Amino acid sequence: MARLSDIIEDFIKTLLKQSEGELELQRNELAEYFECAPSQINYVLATRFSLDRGYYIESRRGGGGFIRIVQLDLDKDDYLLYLINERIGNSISENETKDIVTNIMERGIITEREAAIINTALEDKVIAIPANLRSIIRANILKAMLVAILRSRV
Amino acid sequence: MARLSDIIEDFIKTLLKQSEGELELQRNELAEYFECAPSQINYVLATRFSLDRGYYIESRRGGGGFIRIVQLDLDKDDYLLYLINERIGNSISENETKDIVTNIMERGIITEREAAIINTALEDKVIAIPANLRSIIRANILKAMLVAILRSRV
DNA sequence: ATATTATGAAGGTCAAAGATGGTCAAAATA
DNA sequence: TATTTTGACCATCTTTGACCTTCATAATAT
Repeated sequence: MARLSDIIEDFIKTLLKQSEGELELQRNELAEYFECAPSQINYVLATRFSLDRGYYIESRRGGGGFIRIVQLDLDKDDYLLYLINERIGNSISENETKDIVTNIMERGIITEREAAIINTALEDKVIAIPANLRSIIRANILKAMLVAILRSRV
Repeated sequence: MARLSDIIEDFIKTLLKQSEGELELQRNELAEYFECAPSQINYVLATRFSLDRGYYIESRRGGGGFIRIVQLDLDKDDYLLYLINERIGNSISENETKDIVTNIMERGIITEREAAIINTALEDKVIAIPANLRSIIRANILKAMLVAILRSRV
């Protein structure tokens, strides 16, 4: 018997195809449909619709809440994807960051102003926390910003 | 399952557009129209028409009472300076941040993509450090980015 | 005529209830 | 052992209702 998680994964992917890469769903509704625990939906999203696999998840709680799944526009040799999934890793310095940001600006991927915004945000003096933690948080933020750029390109 | 609050928000925004940014309404009348508790109108005003989102509310009780909603229109540079020097302070939440950033986008101070970059960078899940410290770092980063925007607007 | 006191007509506040989704670790299964 | 499934408990946003405050005006007292 096929795993439920795989079935849910396929189900969501079918819906995504029908809706051109962007989809909103209700966690409880889906869980009820598949007669599983609501948290299993989170499990499927975490394991099958991760950033590594090219998906982006947003959600909102409370009345009228939802989960939105966005399929990123993936091009296998996309430089941004390489940066997000390989180059940056979980820790990066201010200087490395500036090199990368300057580079994608020169490639015409971001504007000069966007580069300025990103660079300023990631300066050591701005992220005023202990150095070891800082490099980790900087990597997080940089990757998140690059994902935002990926998304807004579609 | 659209939220009633969102529907009321849209309704008010439509009225605001028709009346050039200033509008007077009766709380009970509106509540009756949408068949909801009058206090829900207050909820919508508090969450969707806050100062951070660029609106100002005045009201009067008693016979002939009213609620006046004014869409603020300030000088761009002045507003950025106000945000940097007064509003943000040394600590700010994710939601407040999003309200402010969305607001300056709607005012045309930043592009939609810049707003997406800034908002994503400042999400709780991205700045993965203890909550109290996180709000402080978020304020730092946001102010730094706004300064970058001010500087690049020459 | 003037001052004072109801009365009714607004709007305001706050906390509880309802509606979602999130997390984490234990249990089950492959 | 690694992955999947489940469930208890948590966080967040929305909706509702009971109770409070303010204002204009009509009624009443001086």
